[in-house]
Amino acid sequence: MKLERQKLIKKIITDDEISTQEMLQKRLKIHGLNVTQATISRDIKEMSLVKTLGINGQYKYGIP
Amino acid sequence: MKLERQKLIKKIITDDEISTQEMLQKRLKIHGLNVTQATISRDIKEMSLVKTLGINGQYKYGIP
DNA sequence: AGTGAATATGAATTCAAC
DNA sequence: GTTGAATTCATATTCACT
Repeated sequence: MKLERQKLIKKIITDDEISTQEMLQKRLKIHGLNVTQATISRDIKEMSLVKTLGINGQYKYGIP
Repeated sequence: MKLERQKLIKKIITDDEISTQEMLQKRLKIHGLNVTQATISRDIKEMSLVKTLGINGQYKYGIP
């Protein structure tokens, strides 16, 4: 279900430094959610997430 | 000069809906600044700009 | 330090299917 | 309306040069 997945995505990117959609995909898989990068891209757009800079100067997904 | 360019970038993305670095590159060129996409990518990172969603639901660069 | 050219990587979209 | 596979497109990085 989409809503569940998006909630999980929000939690994952809050807890950890996720720098790519591929990383996010792997994390979701651990939680039993098998989706493709395309779906994650759509989720990110729908949730208005952004790729920002972490403290370390690396890119990471975040909530604006 | 880098600072000048970055100032102009900030102005451009504030005034208009810029959705890609290529668009930004063209705009800079109009102002006489000839730089490559690589440089713009570095500027964006350095300035911590983000790709967000505009009102229309399209992606656009913005200041966080 | 700053940049360009080229490349590798990442991400958005298309198209079809359900 | 939602998704995956494949593709196109956009962007981050590498390497060389200055």
